[in-house]
Amino acid sequence: MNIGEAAKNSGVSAKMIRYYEQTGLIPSAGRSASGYRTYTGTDVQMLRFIRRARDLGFQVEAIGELLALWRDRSRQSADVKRLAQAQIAGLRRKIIEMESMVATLDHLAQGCSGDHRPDCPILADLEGEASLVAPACHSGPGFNR
Amino acid sequence: MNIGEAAKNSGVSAKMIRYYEQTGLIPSAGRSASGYRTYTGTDVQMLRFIRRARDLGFQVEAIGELLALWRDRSRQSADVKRLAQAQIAGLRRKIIEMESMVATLDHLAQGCSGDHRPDCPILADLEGEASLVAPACHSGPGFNR
DNA sequence: CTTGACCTTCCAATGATGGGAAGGCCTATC
DNA sequence: GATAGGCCTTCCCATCATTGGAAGGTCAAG
Repeated sequence: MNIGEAAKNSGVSAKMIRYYEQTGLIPSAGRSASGYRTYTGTDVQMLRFIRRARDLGFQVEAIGELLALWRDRSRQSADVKRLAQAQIAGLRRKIIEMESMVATLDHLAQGCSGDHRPDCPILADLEGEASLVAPACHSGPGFNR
Repeated sequence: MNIGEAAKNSGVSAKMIRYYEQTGLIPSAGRSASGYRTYTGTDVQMLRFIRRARDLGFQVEAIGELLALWRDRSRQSADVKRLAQAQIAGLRRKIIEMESMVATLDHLAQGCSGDHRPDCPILADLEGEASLVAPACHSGPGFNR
């Protein structure tokens, strides 16, 4: 099948298939007499593998390692698990980071009247009121820092 | 002060300061007789504003809007709040996406023996076993392919 | 034979950032 | 005054994954 059909069947765009070939993530596809790339069912399976891995947030470099393990019949599942766990750890790290942003923003937004008046604790905070993530909402005369 | 000192005082790299100027996020800095950019305390405050906004995950485009509101003394805090809430919503969306990835990966990794044997539910899933988040671990007649 | 859908390669842009080269400026020390 | 080295300038390139487009070749149907 041609690249367009392979794209449709795998969920990977033709552009990306060519890119993956160019960067060596996948081997060069066969070519028809007229120069068209040709793909087999196995090729499509590999592309689907890539797409699923991408959907799980793996970077292309990690996908290369996953593909190598996939092809290696004498692989050790421990190696696969390690990659998965590294991915989990990376995702969790980013999630925590973003949750902290959300907490800060939410706190600031709640303090913002959100009306026609110009006064706004969000801008005040960005301006450098110091407090990064006010520890708690103890109303007291506290003052962070 | 020169760009290096402004960078140190604001936490924004000199490279990025030039970039922000070039893209119009910040106005062109003054220049010394010899062509060096010069910065005032107000400029540094603006740079710090940008850095804090970046730390909260705002994209540069949104920071431009925040800066405009910051400078507009007749702004309405509702506009600022809207931007903050859009940012919160975007972050939450990404968090949910990543949490779903973590859930899938965690489930798969837990089903993986992680030893010297090659059999691995993670690879099996990527290969296209269909189940996105397999409901349960019915041991099944193993063997992939 | 023409049309339109497909394929090819090549180049460029995205967003935010870093790296580096080539050259000019500034200041301190000799 | 000369020199060193630290700062500044501009310009170009790279990242990462992806998309877009242009220019041109191929294929299948009408």
